[in-house]
Amino acid sequence: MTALTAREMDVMSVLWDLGSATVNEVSAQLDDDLAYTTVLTVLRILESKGLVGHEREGRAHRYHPLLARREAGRSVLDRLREKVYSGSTEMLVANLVSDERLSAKTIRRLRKLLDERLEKEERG
Amino acid sequence: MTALTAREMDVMSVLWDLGSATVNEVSAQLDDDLAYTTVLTVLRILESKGLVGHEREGRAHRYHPLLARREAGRSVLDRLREKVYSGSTEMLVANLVSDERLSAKTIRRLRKLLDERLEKEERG
DNA sequence: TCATCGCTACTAATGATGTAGTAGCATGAT
DNA sequence: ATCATGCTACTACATCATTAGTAGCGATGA
Repeated sequence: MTALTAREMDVMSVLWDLGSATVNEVSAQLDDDLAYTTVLTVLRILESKGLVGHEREGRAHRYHPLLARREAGRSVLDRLREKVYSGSTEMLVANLVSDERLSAKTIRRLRKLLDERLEKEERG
Repeated sequence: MTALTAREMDVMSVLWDLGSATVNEVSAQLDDDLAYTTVLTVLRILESKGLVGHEREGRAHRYHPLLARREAGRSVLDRLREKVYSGSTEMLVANLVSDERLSAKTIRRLRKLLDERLEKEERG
């Protein structure tokens, strides 16, 4: 179970984007202006959950994600599909593409993605 | 802001599926075996957030969702795309379709969805 | 009418989350 | 070697989430 809270997700997001980061680097990237110790506390909680790790770097600690984007995304999507869309991937995607202000270009790329997946399906 | 907690989402899920429900009906649908009062409390919280409403039905109360699936899904997807997929819908969909055990049929339907959306885009 | 039973209203406790302060250690500069 | 400064460790506290108990009201059946 990988249920991230809102703030935890904010922090993970920074780590995913940067690859790894010190407390100050995370702080700088966050939208809200939190105290250093606050960010540190969140990182500690994430570490206690086994979702990030850290190693010394000079006098600071450098944190890095142990949970991949994929995994995090998957767990949220699974739950979303199950609870909100009654288990239907189609309803989910329908909602995604109909609500969004997606450019034609993006839609074409999404379609290409599906085509590739379809080929793989037919071969394998 | 429509941030549903895990349990709140469980309950909303039942309401979406049933259309409306009494406390006992919700209880019966939930996977976990919670006390009647626990379910009632969650419904109250949801009501205080303006996400469900209720009317009398005999001696019981019948609750119904005021927040639509669409809205709820949208808010989760927005946040997911933003925080986990760095704002990329493509990465999100890629993750969605690659991880899932989707049938060829489903993939074709999803593609059709995109085609329709594309037509709408071109027409205006 | 009176008792019973189901349902709600109120109350509560516990644990997690979110935010931050203070003290103290280590490192780099002088 | 000493001092300043930056980081962490420890502590704290308010709020929210989650779960549930008890009391009381109202309807229904005897």
